[in-house]
Amino acid sequence: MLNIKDIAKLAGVSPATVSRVINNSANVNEEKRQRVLEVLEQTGYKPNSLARGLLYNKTFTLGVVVPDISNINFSEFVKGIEIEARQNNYNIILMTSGNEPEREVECFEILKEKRVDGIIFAGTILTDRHKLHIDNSTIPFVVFGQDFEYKSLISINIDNIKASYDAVKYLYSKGIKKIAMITGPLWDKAAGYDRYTGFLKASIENGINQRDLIYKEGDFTISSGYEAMKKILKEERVEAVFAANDFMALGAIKYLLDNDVKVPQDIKVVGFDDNPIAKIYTPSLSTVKIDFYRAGVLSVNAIISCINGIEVENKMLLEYEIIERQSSI
Amino acid sequence: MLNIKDIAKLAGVSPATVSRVINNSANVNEEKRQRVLEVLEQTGYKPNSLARGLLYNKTFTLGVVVPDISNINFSEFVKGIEIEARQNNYNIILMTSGNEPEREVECFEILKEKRVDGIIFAGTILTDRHKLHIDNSTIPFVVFGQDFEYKSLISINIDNIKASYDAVKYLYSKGIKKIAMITGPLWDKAAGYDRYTGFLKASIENGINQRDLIYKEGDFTISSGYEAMKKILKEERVEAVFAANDFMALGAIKYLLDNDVKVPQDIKVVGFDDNPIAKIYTPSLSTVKIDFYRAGVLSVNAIISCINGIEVENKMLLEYEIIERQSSI
DNA sequence: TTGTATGCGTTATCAA
DNA sequence: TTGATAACGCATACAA
Repeated sequence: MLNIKDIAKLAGVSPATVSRVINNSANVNEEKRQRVLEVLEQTGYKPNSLARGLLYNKTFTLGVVVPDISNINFSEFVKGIEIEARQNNYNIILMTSGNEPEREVECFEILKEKRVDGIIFAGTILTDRHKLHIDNSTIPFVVFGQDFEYKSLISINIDNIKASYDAVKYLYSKGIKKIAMITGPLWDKAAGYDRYTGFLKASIENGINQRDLIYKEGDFTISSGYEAMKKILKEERVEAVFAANDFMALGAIKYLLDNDVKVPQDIKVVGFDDNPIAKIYTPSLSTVKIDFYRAGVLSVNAIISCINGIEVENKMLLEYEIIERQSSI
Repeated sequence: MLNIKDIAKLAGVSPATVSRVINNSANVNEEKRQRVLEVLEQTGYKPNSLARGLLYNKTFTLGVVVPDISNINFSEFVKGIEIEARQNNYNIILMTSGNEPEREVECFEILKEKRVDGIIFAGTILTDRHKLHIDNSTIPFVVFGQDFEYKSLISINIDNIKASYDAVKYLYSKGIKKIAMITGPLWDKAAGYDRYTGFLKASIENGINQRDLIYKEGDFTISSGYEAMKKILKEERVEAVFAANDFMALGAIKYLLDNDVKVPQDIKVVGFDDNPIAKIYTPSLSTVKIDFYRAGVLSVNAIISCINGIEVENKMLLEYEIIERQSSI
């Protein structure tokens, strides 16, 4: 591939002059500038960003670590990141961790080698090795989806407790008395425990005794929603079910329909996430909509500010919206 | 951030010795090696990949250009790419084009500046500017999803004609006589025109006159499937519908159910893609399953071979599978 | 076995 | 206005 010296030779000037033309530096003789531009055009020359990066100690590249890019939430998130990053002249190196902590740390190490200017990280846990890495690194970090409360780590979060609380309150406001929940794994603080906590809070506020709370733990899959619904119905006749994500909600609906329970006439169902399926399914699914695309945009803005040494809030909360559809009318 | 000289000083050796230790080069005094390793461990030093890249003219980075990462097909594709690339010590720079040709070319230019070792490109069209870029570039290209038949461009494709032909044949094999198709935009050669061609071929083989062919053009959205189904039913009472993707198939089903036409009893429906929704929907949707994850893996293998100067087939076809579900039983 | 010097491609500094 | 030179961090050829 051609370098700046080749261009200089072809244009009959020095490399410095070529560099000046490329970077729109003043003080270049107009005739020479034209000659250089012509050669640039003809050859399709592109400066080597490695050399530039080495010089400036800056790569205009962000590292992005997500558990699974084929999960619609994360692909929306990454879409927001990529588009916003590009607007700001940055590119992204995408890495997936499969939610394995060791792989996450491995990602950090690779990204450090690649000298990315910042890292956007979506994970579920913060081990000592994570912390060690963040401490030893001068690279700005933005964490999405979990409030790790670690030093001044910048984080962008969903207010899971409040969103879940609002969703349950919405059901109570329809005059329903008996609401069950299908939770995620409770060790997952954000999407598991916090969403359960919101349900707990709303229930207590509506006069339910904590020991009478009806809930089953699922693992965010459709089949776990199906099974949880089965267990709930065996124990008690509820009027509504709130699930910690849409997949489990759909699994629950499937079980209900399979057993001739009408949704929403007999039992109302509300999910969480606003997965594209929620809108399409029959009955369409009421849910809590989180704007992951926007989360991506905010993450990029935060990290770029951070890179440029601009102070930025280190805890940001994402808006959400309760969307009412057929499953809870 | 520390560099190799800093490490050398801390360990009391020369930078060259540190380099030798890092690269497991022979001929290093064991005691010094240990000393260096210790410093490396303590400092968490990582060599600057920009400097290395500059030296070797190699970045171990692949560029990936897809229309839209939030489309499940492409996110599966990218997932396969990322995982397989990592297995081979490569990382990926992900870029999205929104299917806009100018933005695609822009992506190529940026990736050239970043000196990626290869580019994996999923697009729908090959303009002169694309060609110019590919011609002027020494970077290996792998194209996914379209058979552009340009020079010796390596491409990985779905055999859309055959897959579509097989899907329609499958319907005929059930004794059905009147099959309509909802096509994609016919200017899109792969998912539009080719899938139509397969339908045409299978229909003619089953004694249909080409001018009696029933089909409506959609744009791959649910609503266009809904509208197309409406138009088809106005014109003719068909026994089955084949749609060029699952979304349009679901739109068609929605229209049928809304109008008290039973699926599959009255009309059978088959889609294309095996979108996750297909399995979940009621009735679950028969479809043509394409393994996009595998396409990603194949793309990476092809491009890495190419990078290493290993000869590789320049036309590869992806397997597919007709999946029978409730909508066509 | 070890260290010094060189070059990868670019830009900033300085001298002309 | 221009060009020669040094520097970014690394690995290697070569000298010791």
